[in-house]
Amino acid sequence: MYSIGYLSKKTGVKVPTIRYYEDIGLLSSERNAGNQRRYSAQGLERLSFIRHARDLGLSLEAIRDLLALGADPDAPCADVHAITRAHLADVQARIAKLKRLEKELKRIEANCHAEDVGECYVIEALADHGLCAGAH
Amino acid sequence: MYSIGYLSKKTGVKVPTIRYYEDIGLLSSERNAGNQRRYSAQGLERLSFIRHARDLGLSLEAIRDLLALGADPDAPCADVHAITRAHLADVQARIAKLKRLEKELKRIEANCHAEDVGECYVIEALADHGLCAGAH
DNA sequence: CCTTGAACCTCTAGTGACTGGAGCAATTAG
DNA sequence: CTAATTGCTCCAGTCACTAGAGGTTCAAGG
Repeated sequence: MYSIGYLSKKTGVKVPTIRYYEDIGLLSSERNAGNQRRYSAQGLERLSFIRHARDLGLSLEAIRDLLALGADPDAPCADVHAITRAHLADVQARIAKLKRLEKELKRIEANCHAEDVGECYVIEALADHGLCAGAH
Repeated sequence: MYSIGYLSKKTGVKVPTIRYYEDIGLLSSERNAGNQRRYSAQGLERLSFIRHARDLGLSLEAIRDLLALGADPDAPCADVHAITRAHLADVQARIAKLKRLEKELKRIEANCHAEDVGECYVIEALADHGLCAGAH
């Protein structure tokens, strides 16, 4: 049985975060005589799963669903893919949006050749959406 | 003088959000006899500025700084650019990270040819970081 | 002038995913 | 046995809103 600090070291998830995962029902633990959390190898595995899925940007809600699916070997694999594919679409949409922002920020930056705020194109552009090149 | 609802319609910022901006000191307003908010043309302009900067992804903290700079025509334009350039760098970093995620998610998806969760590669990959292609 | 309905007011609490601190209790190493 | 470390619970804060309850004011029509 592992302590919460050991799990933290092994997975890179901070101790308060592990407690938080327990609070919201993602992770469970036993307690020893002194009321301290003790985890099995399965607990460590489960936390690693959560950590990795978080690193990939999945929401805790999505992870909750994945964990439920993972617990049932006969569940259709397609259900898992539905979750990850939806996430992928979301990631792609965010990339697209950020790229538009990047372009617009660069354009605004490049248009300013002033010395002080009085003539700064950045300030003007922010005040007036009409000066924008593309939609955002 | 404009009402809060009018400002909301003109800028696309929701009424509670405008009140929130006032709470945190980004925007101020006068009050009429019945204690309702009344805005000048400057107020409308200021809110448009905030709205546009938010659309470009700037934080309210950054916007607060930009507004302070914008109020002083003799302030160095470079200070404005420092803020927007920092934001641009942040946007670019986020794009890079999301692209790594996109790649990894696609790879994991493509590697699974199973029917049910028992053999699903997605579940395996999430449980074991060692199966990952790149770092994330 | 009166009524109705829309718009407004304040205040509180909730979102997601944590993070940090206070003030204790338990464990572990020497 | 003692000191240092680790653990416990509970509460509050982050960011940028959003929603709801319960009440007030305003503008238009009759």
